[in-house]
This record gives sequence, C-alpha cells and structure tokens, in this order.
Amino acid sequence: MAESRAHVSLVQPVPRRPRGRPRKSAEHPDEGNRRHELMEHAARLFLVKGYAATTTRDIAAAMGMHSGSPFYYFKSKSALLYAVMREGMEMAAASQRQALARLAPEADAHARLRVLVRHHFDILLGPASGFIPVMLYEWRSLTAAQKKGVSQIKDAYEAAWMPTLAQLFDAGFLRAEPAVARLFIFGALNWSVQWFHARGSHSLDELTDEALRLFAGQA
Amino acid sequence: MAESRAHVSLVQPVPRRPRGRPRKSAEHPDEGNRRHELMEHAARLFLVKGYAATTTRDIAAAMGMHSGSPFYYFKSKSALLYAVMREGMEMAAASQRQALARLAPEADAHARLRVLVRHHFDILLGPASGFIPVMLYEWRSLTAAQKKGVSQIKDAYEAAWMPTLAQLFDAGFLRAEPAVARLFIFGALNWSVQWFHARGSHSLDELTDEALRLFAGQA
DNA sequence: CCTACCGATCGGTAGG
DNA sequence: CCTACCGATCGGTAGG
Repeated sequence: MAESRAHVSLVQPVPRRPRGRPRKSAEHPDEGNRRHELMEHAARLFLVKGYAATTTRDIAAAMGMHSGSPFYYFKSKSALLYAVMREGMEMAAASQRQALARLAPEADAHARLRVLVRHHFDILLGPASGFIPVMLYEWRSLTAAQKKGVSQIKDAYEAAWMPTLAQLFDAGFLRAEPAVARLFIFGALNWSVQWFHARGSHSLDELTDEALRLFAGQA
Repeated sequence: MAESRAHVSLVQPVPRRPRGRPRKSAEHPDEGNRRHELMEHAARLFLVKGYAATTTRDIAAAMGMHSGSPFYYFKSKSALLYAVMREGMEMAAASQRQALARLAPEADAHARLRVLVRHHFDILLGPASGFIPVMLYEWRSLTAAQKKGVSQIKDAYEAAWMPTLAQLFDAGFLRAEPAVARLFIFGALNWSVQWFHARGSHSLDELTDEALRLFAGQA
C-alpha cells in the first residue's frame, strides 16, 4: 500500500497550493484581495506573452490554483482582461486628476505638461505599472462593448492634455497642431514600454526632462 | 444513388477553391507567387487579430486552400511569421537606402529627416504596408533566434537616422539627445498605426509636415 | 476553491 | 496542393 502510494505521487501532478484551507469567515473577507492578485498575475502574463497566448491555466498556476479556479472569480478569460484594463484606466485617470490638483495655482503650461508627462511615465513604467501597458497593447482583444466601456475613461484622460497643449502651441513652444501633437506625444511616451529598462541609462525623471525639451523646448 | 449524393453534398463542407488544377510546369513556376500571397494574407490577419489568435486555418481559408496546405509552403506557423517580418524589414531597409540615395548631394539635414520620416510613414501606412506593422506589434511572438535574425536589419535601418539627428541636434533644431530623440520619434511615428486612417483628416504628406515641425522646428 | 470532466479547436503530418 | 487524420491543449462547467 505504501509502495503504491509512492508510485502514485511520482505520477500525479503535484498541486502547488499553500498548505491549509483558504481563510474565509462569514463573508469571504479576502476575496477581493485574491481577485486583485489574479488580475495582477494575469496582467503580467498578458504583457509578456500576449492575451491570446496566455492560458487560464498559466494564470491559475501563477496563483497556485488549479485550472478551473480562476473561473470562480471571473466568468471568462475575456472578463478578466476587461477588468484589468478597466481598473487600470480608472486608477490612471484618478491619479492624473490628483497630480494636476497638487499643482500650485500659479503653475504655467510647462509645469502642467511636466506633471502630465511624468505621471504618464509612472503609470507606464513605474513600480505599480502593468495594467495600462496591457490596455495599450491588447486593445484589439476587447469586444466592441468592452472597448466602449474603457474608451469613456480613456477619452477623459487624453482630453486633460489638450488645454495645456493648446496653450503651449499658442505661445510658440509646441510646434505642431495640438491634436496631432497629442497623438505624436502619446506615441513617443507609450512606445517607451518597448525599450525602457529600469536599470538602463535614464531614469523616469531624466526621460521627462528630455521629453519636455523635445516637445516644448523647456531647458 | 443520386439521392444519396445530394445528401452528401449538403453535409460535406464545400471546398472554396477556384476551379481547375493549379498550373505548374516542370519547376512549379508560380510557387513563389503563392508563397508571397500567403505571406500577405497572413500579415493582414496577424495585424487585425494578432498572431496567436490567428489560426493556420484562417490563413488557409483566406487563400481558398484547405487547412493543411499552408504547411506545403512553410514548415510551421512560426516560420510564416518570421518570413513576414524578415522580408518586411529587408524591403524597408532597401527602400530607405534608395530614398536617401535619391536625395540631392547638397540636401541639408532637414531635407534628409523629411525623407526618413516620409519613407517611414509610407512603410507603416502606405498602400504596400503591412509587414512592418506586424513586426512592430508581434515582436514578442518571435523566438530568440528569430529576433536575432530580424534585429540585424532593423539595427541598420535605425542607425541610418543617427547622423541626421546628431546634425540637427548640434544645430539646435532637435532639442533632445539624439539617441533618446530617436526612440521618442520612432514611438511617435510607429504609434500612428493605432490611429491613422487613410480617409482621415491628414494625408501622409501633412503628417510628415507636422512631424518635421514638432521635432525639428521646420516650418 | 478543487475534482473531474467535456466539446471544440489547433498546429501539424503521412501519403498521395 | 488535398485527404484524412492525430495528439495536445484550451476555455469553461457541474457539483461539491
């Protein structure tokens, strides 16, 4: 009997689950945390391998769960992607508003652009990043209805740049139409996800300096 | 018998193949064309749905082939992706060299930058485009060895910008370090794949004008 | 959350 | 290139 068990343990896949039962009291108090952990692991995998190439089993394994368990938290893989993008965009829009609100009342357009650029680098490349890059590079994986849901927040985030860009254009610092300039600037910043490395030659502050000079001539 | 045949024809999938046998003489003279057609359909699908979400059956159907037939031309789905990127990058590097060679000998740095930008928009968004956008947005789907093979050509393409950017920087038109400026500029241009529409408000020539102004202050 | 499972689909192949 | 097929994998589910 003992021998047979030993054989079985060599053949069966070993579940990688922390010992003990998950703690839940009357109302599953840490369900929200587990759900969010799931989103973080999913986002990291979506970014490295792409959404379509990431299996729900990959995500379950990263959580130490079994293959069916992610569906206890999200009704489908697609809903998980949507949750990542939606929450990412909500957090980004909220932190952008806070960053602008912290500005001194007498701050000029250059100072406002600096805050917008620095904040954008932070949500793209900062320590808490991940959800927004997934949004940028997996947009096509959303359904039409999902795109609509995220677009609402994204549009507000982008619109927040326009008064500042228009002001810099009128003052002659920004040298292209504000609408097109915004698209070019977003491209320049968003593309940094492809090449930035935290251990590289430039910090986020230094990149912000360079971007400010390149686009708005601020020394 | 005739009745049974009628039943069969309703149940069997109808092959979508042009009538007649494919013409091939002694050495399969149009094999190269079919192979290239396959790459074009694949590139279009890879761009719309992503590489992982595109099945070899999708590609076969777009060609009017049966599901196993793409493997007559490419030994794997991965080899097909690699062929698209490799040929795309080779064509882009070649046309870039030609565009620069057509410049008048007395052309200044602004004129050279204009040619580089206009050419880049053309390979990204022009009528013959498709392979390069796939390369930009499916880079992570390549194996390490494949990346090495494409990088060689890509590095040369990118390096061709540096003397011009350095010259514009020294003359005070480009307002950020050339190396970082190149990354920002490539991002700005490459991102246009996400938002450009041929029927939109700006032509490629107009976008080139705007980019020249934004990055190098050329009116 | 796990157990145990299913139907569908996918990349790829042997042989012609 | 088609025919006919296979083994592996995938998203998702019923029931506890």
